[in-house]
Amino acid sequence: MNLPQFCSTGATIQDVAEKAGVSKKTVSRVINSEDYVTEKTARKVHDAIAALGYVPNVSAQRLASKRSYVLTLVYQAEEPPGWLTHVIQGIVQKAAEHGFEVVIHPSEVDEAASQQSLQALVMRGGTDGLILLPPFASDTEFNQHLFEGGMALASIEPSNPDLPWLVATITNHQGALEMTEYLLGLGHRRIGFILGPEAYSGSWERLDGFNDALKAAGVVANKELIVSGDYTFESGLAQGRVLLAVKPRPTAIFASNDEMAAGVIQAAYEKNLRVPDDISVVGFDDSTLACRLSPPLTTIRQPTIELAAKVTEALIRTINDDTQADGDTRIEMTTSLVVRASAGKP
Amino acid sequence: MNLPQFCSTGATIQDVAEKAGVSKKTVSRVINSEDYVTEKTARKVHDAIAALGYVPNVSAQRLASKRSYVLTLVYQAEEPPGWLTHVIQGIVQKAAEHGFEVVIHPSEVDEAASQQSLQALVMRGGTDGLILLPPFASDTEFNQHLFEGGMALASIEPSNPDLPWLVATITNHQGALEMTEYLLGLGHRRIGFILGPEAYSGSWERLDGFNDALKAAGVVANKELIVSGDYTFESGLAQGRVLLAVKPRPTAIFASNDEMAAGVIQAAYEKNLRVPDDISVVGFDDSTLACRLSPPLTTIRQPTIELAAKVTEALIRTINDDTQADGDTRIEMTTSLVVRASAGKP
DNA sequence: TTGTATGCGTTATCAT
DNA sequence: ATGATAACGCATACAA
Repeated sequence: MNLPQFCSTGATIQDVAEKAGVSKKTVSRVINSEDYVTEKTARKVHDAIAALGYVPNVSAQRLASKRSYVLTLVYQAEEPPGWLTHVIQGIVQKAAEHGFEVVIHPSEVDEAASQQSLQALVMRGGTDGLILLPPFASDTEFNQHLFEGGMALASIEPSNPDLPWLVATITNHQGALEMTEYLLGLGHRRIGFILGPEAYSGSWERLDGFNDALKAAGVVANKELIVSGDYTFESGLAQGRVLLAVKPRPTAIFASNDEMAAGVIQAAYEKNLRVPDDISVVGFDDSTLACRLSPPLTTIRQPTIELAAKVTEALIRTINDDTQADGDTRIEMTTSLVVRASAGKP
Repeated sequence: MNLPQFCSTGATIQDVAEKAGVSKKTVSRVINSEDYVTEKTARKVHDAIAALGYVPNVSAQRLASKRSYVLTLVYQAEEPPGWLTHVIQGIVQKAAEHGFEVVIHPSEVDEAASQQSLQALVMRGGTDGLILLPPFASDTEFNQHLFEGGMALASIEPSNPDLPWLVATITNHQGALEMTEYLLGLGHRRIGFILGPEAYSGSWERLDGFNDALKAAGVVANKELIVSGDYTFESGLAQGRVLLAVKPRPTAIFASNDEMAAGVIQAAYEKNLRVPDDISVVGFDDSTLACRLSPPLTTIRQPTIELAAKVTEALIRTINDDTQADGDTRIEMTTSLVVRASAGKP
């Protein structure tokens, strides 16, 4: 299976140059649409390219230009699939626009092998930029090392947004605030809250938004109604059971992401409680899961695709510019409330 | 940001050769662990590599070897996220084992741009093999063209499994048969069925399995209870509403994938019908969605990760062998029934 | 067992 | 505006 030109004709830039009666460099100029080429010459070259069915060899381009035109996405395999695919969609879309390929790199947090293979990829010049998802998005020694070495980095929703490289986040506080106000507006006063992973600053921002809304409404927060999850369905199920056992039972539960909200709904189902008649349940993210649940989940929409697209564009700009990202290394996208059917009056 | 050796020391094979006092070729031999190298020489080389922090440049390797060490996954963005991420997981796992990177290529079916960018990738020597998901996995002119050109191809669950290249499928017929027998065993006689896309042979295999089980049990299939969906949640919701309106109402609904089953559950919810007390609902795939639904979905498990891993391994073998895939170009994985809580006695 | 010379298909430099 | 020539960093054939 060593047929390099299985579909391409195998013509090289040299062939084109000869056919067009110009030098290789001139062909190269035309390909890369550089300046200083007569229209007439350009036409000759284009004709030759068409006649020969010439396609530039990407490996040669990469070697000569010292760039890979590859962006690598680093994430953990357990990431919620809906969110992940949206991230991928946004990245690939922008990457394609700029002639970049996207390489996928699911890693295991503790497994040295995957970290090592990433390092290998990076060190071998296999990628021009890294897009990091939690938990890899944070301020690790490895990332610092890469950044100082000049690698272009972008973190999406890092555990701590205070990084020297490109960071994309959403308005966690505002989103949680808005959702809580909505619940309050419905008449709820005893609202349970399930926290995300404690290592993520975004988890705390969401909790703060929740608490601030309560405070503004003069509602006393009940410590018993705030429990810790970790963004997984399982933790939502477990903590949902806990919250539903509290007496008197909360009238609403705000799970700080959709996966956990699905868990809460299941916990309610187990207890034969109707959502939203007996208990209101809301989430955060507006993942693909949200509208597939019954009832469809009221949640906070996170513009994931757009966010990913924006970061990618910024990252590519960083890569193309010789200048270090000066100025806007922070991207923040605003969330919005999506009212579906999982929350009602108490 | 043009620092090629941001982390690598920028040492080349030449530097290593000089430091070790050997030729470039010898270093190359050591790197690629070829035969005929004295242990002593190898040690010298390894020392030099370590001292210099040398890492082979991947672009140079690719250019010289005329191979990209890249596998490209072609799929449509709307693919169910759970299934897709599992496919990716399986592919990346095996790819990494063999030193291959995985490039992602979400395409729009009708959009010429994405097809073109794929063709470009392929023609420029940017990939050694293609893994095709529906609807791209089928017998298109483009794929034929690639195959005849010598490109290594693998299709996962193609619409028609009768392809000259590597094909991976699951036991659709057997799975649907088993599920129907389970439903029958529970006592159901009026069972609704929601068909997948009519263009997919897998859809018909599942329907055949369903019908064969009914026939074997001596149950007369009711035409009214068989409706057409397209594997999307929305179609499941729509056809679920249709089936639930049939008089007398079916006691169970077999949606031929989990997404559609989620739609049926929502349709039941809308009508205030309890699952499984009032109506049993089952799916097919055992996607990540299945256990997040309430009640957790009884379904047919499809070993997606293993399937993807197997195809990938076979594909890489095809790429590495100079021989065309002789013999096993077909991989079939067996499904299994997963009993959860969405089906009960009628 | 090791080395030499050459090729891979571009881009980059510096002339002209 | 265009071209000759040298990188780019490794692999490969063939010698030794």
